[in-house]
Amino acid sequence: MGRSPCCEINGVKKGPWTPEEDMKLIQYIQVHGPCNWRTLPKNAGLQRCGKSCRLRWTNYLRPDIKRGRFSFEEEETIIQLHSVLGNKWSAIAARLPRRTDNEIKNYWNTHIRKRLLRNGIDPVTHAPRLDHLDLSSFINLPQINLSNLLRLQTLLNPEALRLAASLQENPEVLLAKLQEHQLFNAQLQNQTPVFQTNQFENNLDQQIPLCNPSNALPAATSHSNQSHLMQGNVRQFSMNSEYLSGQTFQDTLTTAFESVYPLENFSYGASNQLQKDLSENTSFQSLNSGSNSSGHNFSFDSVLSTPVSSQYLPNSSSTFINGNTEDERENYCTSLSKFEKPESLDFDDFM
DNA sequence: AAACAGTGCAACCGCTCTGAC
DNA sequence: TGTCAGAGCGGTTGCACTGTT
Repeated sequence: MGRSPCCEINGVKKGPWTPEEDMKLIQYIQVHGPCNWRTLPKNAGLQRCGKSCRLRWTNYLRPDIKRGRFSFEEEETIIQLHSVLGNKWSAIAARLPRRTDNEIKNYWNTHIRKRLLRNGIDPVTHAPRLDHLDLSSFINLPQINLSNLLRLQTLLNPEALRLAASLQENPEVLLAKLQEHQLFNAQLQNQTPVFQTNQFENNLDQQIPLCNPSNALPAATSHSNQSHLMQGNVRQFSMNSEYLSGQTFQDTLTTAFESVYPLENFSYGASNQLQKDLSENTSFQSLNSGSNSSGHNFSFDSVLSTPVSSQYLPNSSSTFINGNTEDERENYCTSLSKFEKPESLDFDDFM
């Protein structure tokens, strides 16, 4: 028997949400909480289906959502988690505080995936693939740096290592070898040891503390040898918990709406006050103006930037937060091709 | 200036999972 | 045990924006 639709087809609005609809939804949830999505639209006076309301809330209006560009640490975390978990966006999102699975999925598909491909890395298997490598830039280098290629030793098969070694001695071989790369990649895909999702997932749950308010920080800090992967998360959560701890739920909801609709666009309230509060907060000042241990600056611009449909907001800056440029991230992804495994993952336990 | 192509992302779709009854 | 509603998930789409010709 087919399931009845969650909403009637007629009379239900689709498409981008308006500020008025968002306001209704937030106000309703402020009073009643996020429950019973089927009846919520009617009770809240919205011409939307419950599912649409739930998605809008969970992916956009929820107060504990961080908006804006992904930080360097977040991107690093996503890539490493994806190599273990695959396209399990919710599982990845559970380890990235204040990011939604939808946002991570979109960011992966529009940024990280393409960057990995350009750097010759298969975004599905995270194994090297010469047929996706941006060979034009590779060949145009005055001296092809094959030592990086040799550093792929973690996952490359012996054939790849022999190729890299021979190329280091005789770069002219490259073009000839490239003609064979289809065959090479066919072998590579079959031989390269690739993380098996079901193999690692349970161990990951045990070894990597989840970054949620109930357990993340103590658990994470108690594991002094946790990988760099999670250190970024812990730093971020520490920051997030400072942000949330001083606010009531309703305060948080209010500031969430104000961050969605900044003051310059709507006069819904104290967006400027929020920013003032942030700047006056000692911990925020130190975090915002300083650098973390990795030397990447945090910026609360990400929290307050462009979280609403673009037709309601002015253009956002194209610059990265944290001072990361596209080139820097490109280089970082190149370095990721070294395939360093997280220290917290003991491969012997899995094999 | 106009046309076109490429990009990014919010939102939707269809399916599965889970728990109540 | 089967049915159903609610919720969650991953894949896909539509469209506004941006860059290029």
